[in-house]
Formats: sequence, structure tokens, C-alpha cells
Amino acid sequence: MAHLLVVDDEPRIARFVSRALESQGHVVETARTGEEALRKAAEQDFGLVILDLLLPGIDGYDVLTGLLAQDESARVLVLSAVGDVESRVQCLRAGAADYLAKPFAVAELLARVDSRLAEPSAPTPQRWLQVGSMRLDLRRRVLLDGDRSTALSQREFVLLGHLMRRAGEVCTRDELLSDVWGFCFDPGSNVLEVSVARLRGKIDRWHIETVRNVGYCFSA
Amino acid sequence: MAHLLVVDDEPRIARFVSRALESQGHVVETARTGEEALRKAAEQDFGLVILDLLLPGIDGYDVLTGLLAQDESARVLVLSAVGDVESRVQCLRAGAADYLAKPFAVAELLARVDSRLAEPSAPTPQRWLQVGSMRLDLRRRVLLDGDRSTALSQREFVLLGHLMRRAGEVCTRDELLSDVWGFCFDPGSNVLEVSVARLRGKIDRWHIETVRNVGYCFSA
DNA sequence: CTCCACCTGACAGGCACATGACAGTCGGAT
DNA sequence: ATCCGACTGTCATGTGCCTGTCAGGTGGAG
Repeated sequence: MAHLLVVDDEPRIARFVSRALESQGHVVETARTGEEALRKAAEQDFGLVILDLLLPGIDGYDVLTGLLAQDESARVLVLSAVGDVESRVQCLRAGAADYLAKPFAVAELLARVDSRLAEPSAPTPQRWLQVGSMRLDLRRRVLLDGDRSTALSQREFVLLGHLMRRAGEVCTRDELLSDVWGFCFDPGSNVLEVSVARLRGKIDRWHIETVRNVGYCFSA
Repeated sequence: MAHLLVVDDEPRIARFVSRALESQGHVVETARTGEEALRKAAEQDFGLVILDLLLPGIDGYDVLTGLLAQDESARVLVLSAVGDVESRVQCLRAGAADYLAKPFAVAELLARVDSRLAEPSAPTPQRWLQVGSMRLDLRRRVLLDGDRSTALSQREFVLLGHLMRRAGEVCTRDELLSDVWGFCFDPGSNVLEVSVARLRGKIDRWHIETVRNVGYCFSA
């Protein structure tokens, strides 16, 4: 089925989880520390990493971000005794594929593992969209530029994504209205201009160049 | 690069479609009624007519047959909110070159227009137009000469594009007025001279040579 | 020299785009 | 249920560029 990595410092739990997953036909490896997990993940490709957040040494959250930094397409299911919302949100925002609080039912874990494995390849192979120093996180809808991180709304995100994907080229107004708004005719309003203005307000404005009578062009 | 006629009673749609086509370098005229369309088509030759089937006054279908009756070599692309098979069949049987149901994607319309216009040629719209050291970016509407980059207005762009495409040859005044402005008569003003002067102000002026009593010629 | 074609600078109206304000919607929190 | 804030579309207004027109200038041909 799939190649999985279970990261847990508690041997009993690791073994328990591994067994369950193996019984479903998966090939499972284990790591007992965050360092080991990062090393193994760097060497091999896992379909999914099941990561316990409470690890000795490195903080589990750092392991999560480390895994994603190593491989932007990595998928991580976080297990945690800490079930509070903040932790969940933090992990999911950081790019975790799923989050399961202990104590959990094995059946649920298996189900979640399967559903995570089932969905991955098709939708977004790419996790990041990078142009110059700007990096758009396609999962989190966040724009990273140097150490600055900017949250984007839905429209802004789709619009910027479109512009960045075609960086250096001109995106025509028609194209943007059609692809970002789904309009096949001129809306008769200035939605596009307004959205571009809002976007410019969030990023260094000169990145989006306007090409009169044609459209807009993103440049680094 | 063709002379097109867009027939639609809805100004917004007409404008939108025209823009899209103009952005591809076509010269577009519009007609708001079937009568106007027939009159214009009788006076001038259009490479393609984009006809909305739902018009006030004359039935769109009658306009289609009228256009074909006037000029049997006319090519008509029918747009219609009615997407049913019967309507499609009827129009195509009547001689329409193509049929596109609303709502449609602009990209598809442009693609269909191009495919109707192009017999064999024009596979990929070129990105650059180069003559000597001068390179015209057809997408960004920018002129690059060495390390210098010059922004061009719409008219300047189309005009320069025309001249560069026929570099070394003389473009007659009529030809330019017709292809760049869509005029089929002398406008009785000096638009052409003024535009050439403006263009000369932006590039090294000797590139555009005037051929007295005939027209202009671009050289490297 | 005179005429004619063309050049050029000035100008005005219009258009494209930018921007701030406002309103409706929606989801989440109280 | 109500409030609040984020998001998004609309509108009014402002600004600068584009573009056609015109008036006057220039230079070559006859």
C-alpha cells in the first residue's frame, strides 16, 4: 500500500500503531526521536509521516516544520496528547495534513491515514510558488517574503497565484476575470482593479505592473 | 491580425469581446443590431463576423443567412445563449463557420476565432518581433533596444508592430490607416503623421523613414 | 519663390486605472 | 440571537496618459 514513517518516543505506542498500519498492508518504519525522523525522511520518501508531537529533544512542532522544509510535498499526520485548538491550528497552519488528539481510536487513525493517502497526488503537486524572494504557500494561503509573512484572502490568493505562475508575462484582464472570477464577460465594474489595489497594499506594490489596455504583470 | 465584426446588442459583452480580440492584435468593429451588421458587412470585408444570436429586431438566424446571402464567402462564428443541439445544427447547416454557446471562456472564443481565421499558418503567436537590435515584446507592449526598455501606448505599439513586421518595405498611408486605425477612408486629419512623430520621439528617430507621397518605412 | 507634404508643439476631451468609502454577506464568537 | 470582523463587490471621485485636432513651421520639388 504505502510507505509510512511513525515517529514516537514511546516504544509501546510506536509498536502499537505500526502493527495496526501493517495489518492494513502498509510498510512501516519507525523513528524514536525527531532527529532520526528528519534523517530518515531526508533519505527516503514516505507517503505519510505519523508524528507524535511530544518528543524528547527537539520540539515536535519543529520536527513538523523541519519535515516540510525538507520536502514541501511531505504529508504529516500529527498525533498529540495536547488537544487544544491552538495547537491544532498551529500545526495545520504549519502544513500538517491532519491532526489527531490522543487518546484516539485505532480505527479512526487508520481511516484518517487512508483518507490522507487517498487524496494526495492529484490536486496540488506543488506546495510553494516561488518568484524571486517571494514565496506563496499554496496550502496555507500565506505569502512569505524574507521573514515577513502576509495572510491573503481567497481572492487575493487566487489572483496572486495566477500572476505569479505567469511571472514576467502579462496576464490579460480577460484572462484574469475568466480564471479568477469565472466571468466570461466584462462585469461592468472595476472588481479587478480594486482587487489588484488591495493586493498591492499587502505586498511591495511595484511587483505588480499594470500594462495599460492589456492587463497586469508580476515581476520580481 | 484580421478585420473582425462583433455583433451584439449588449454593449458590455460586445465591448468585452472586442477587447479580447483587440488584445490579440485584431482590428474590431461592432454592430448593435442585425441591420447595422448587414450594412457594415455589405460595405467592408471582414475576416470573420462574431454574431450573437439573440438580437432585438431581426432574428439572429436571419442575420446569419443574410450575411451569407450577401457574401457567400463570409465566415460567421455564432454566439448563443441557446445551447441546444437543434439550434447548433440549424446554424451550422445554414453555413455558420462555428458555434459557441454562452457562457463561454474567452480563451476558447479566441482559440476558435484564430482557428477560423487561420487556414494553415499562425501556429504560435510570436512573443518577440526582432529587427536589428530592436525587439518588440508583443505581449508586454514594450520595446527593448539593448538594455533600454521603452513603454509604448496602444497605437504606438500597433503602428510600430506593423512597420517592423514589414521592415525594409514601404507601408503606404492607406495601408497603415486601414490596418492600424481601421479606417477605410482618409480621415482628413493628420493622425498618422502625429502618431509617427510620437513614435519617433520614443525610438531612435532615423528608424522610421518617410517616403514622400507614399508612406513610411522601418529600417534597422 | 510658391506650393504641398510633412513635422511638431500645444491643447482638450476622453478613457483607463487608482483609491477611498460604503454596503451586503458570511462565519465565528459572545 | 446578536454582534463583530473579515471579505468582497460597487460606486464616486481623482489623476494621469492617450489620442485626435489644430495651427503654425519647415523643407524639398517644380
